[in-house]
Amino acid sequence: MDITQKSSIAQLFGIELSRFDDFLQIAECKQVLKNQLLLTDRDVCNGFGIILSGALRTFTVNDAGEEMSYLLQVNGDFFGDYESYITRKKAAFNVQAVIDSEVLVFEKNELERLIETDLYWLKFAKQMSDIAFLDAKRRLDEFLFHTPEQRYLNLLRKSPEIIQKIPQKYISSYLGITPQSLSRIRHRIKD
Amino acid sequence: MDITQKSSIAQLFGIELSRFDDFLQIAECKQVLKNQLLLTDRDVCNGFGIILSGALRTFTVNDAGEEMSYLLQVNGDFFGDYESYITRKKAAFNVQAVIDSEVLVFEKNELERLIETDLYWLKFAKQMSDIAFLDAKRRLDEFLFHTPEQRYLNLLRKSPEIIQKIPQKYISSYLGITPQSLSRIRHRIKD
DNA sequence: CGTACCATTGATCAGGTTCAATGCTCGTGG
DNA sequence: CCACGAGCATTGAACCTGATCAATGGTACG
Repeated sequence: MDITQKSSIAQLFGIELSRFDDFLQIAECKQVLKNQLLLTDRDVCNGFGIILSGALRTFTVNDAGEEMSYLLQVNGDFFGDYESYITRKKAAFNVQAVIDSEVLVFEKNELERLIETDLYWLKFAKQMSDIAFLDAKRRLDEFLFHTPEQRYLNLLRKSPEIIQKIPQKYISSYLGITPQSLSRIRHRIKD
Repeated sequence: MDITQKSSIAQLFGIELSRFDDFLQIAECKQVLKNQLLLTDRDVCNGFGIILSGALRTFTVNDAGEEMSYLLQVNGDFFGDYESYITRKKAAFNVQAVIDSEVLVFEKNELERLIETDLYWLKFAKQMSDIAFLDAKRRLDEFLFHTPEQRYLNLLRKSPEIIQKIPQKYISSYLGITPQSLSRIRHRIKD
């Protein structure tokens, strides 16, 4: 992990670079292979992670056994089930590597220990929460104010990396539509 | 403001009751009349509030001049544009009293002063963020996993207070549908 | 080479939207 | 005190978009 990556993560969490090594002591770098699960909906989400490279998807399985993408994540995004993390209830989501990926993970109780030694680290926790909020809000805005076609175009514009790395079947449910509709949208906008 | 209300707000924010009077020093109790605005989309959201009684709506005005409800809030809920609050950008929403209401409000810079004197108050800030996240997430889940009819039934079940206090025209856009569709849904489920 | 999985395409269906007309209710002024 | 008007809720008809069911194509991998 190089200094550029370090400082961009420190900045993401509003933490001074000089302090950041304290965090790295409780964090662990992990290589995950394609299809490997990082969290399942049988567990409580006891930790969180940041993607250093690769791509993940966060999904639920409904009663009919169909998978629905909740989030698609690439470089710099962070992952986990934040609701489960704060409420300590069973996770609603599974997180899986879509391609081989590298992630930086930490345990909740380690962060809590850090906070006990110095309340400064509450900043980190608050920033996590702010990011989780902004992610959820932006996604909600997409559903409230845009049609499926606009949502696809926005994704295309804002996260071309996701379109490239992640197969269509995962993208369609992320957009809240069926694979067939996504295929038709793509056909439609080709003109 | 009685002790019951105090302790329920303290609990909501994860703050010890013994500490809570420090917060009340920076907070102010306000009476607002029906239709009065508490925040407009011309301002930055520099403070936040908690509803003690009454009902508010948080809405946007689109290019066509139509109002769209983003949130409907009643007792115990808190209000403001949290994205504007953390980013210090202009608010995207207006907040208006639907009926005469009583609210407890505080200024962002006052809370920041409190945090400077004691990092303990970061807990409060984090809890605000967690609540904002959970609100946005629950709302997003409604759109991802439920039909308009199910969304209405969920609202009916979880917040009958909203249905009672707030007119239908505000509820329909909150559910992401037109007033006509809401009327038809209501007709449909009467059977 | 064959199979399995995914993307595409076609036909039909369902529900929400739109445009328009009618009812209903509450507040205001004559 | 009543009459009127404004705004909201309801209802009807036509339409549109995405869902569903079904079939076909294409491609990667054993």
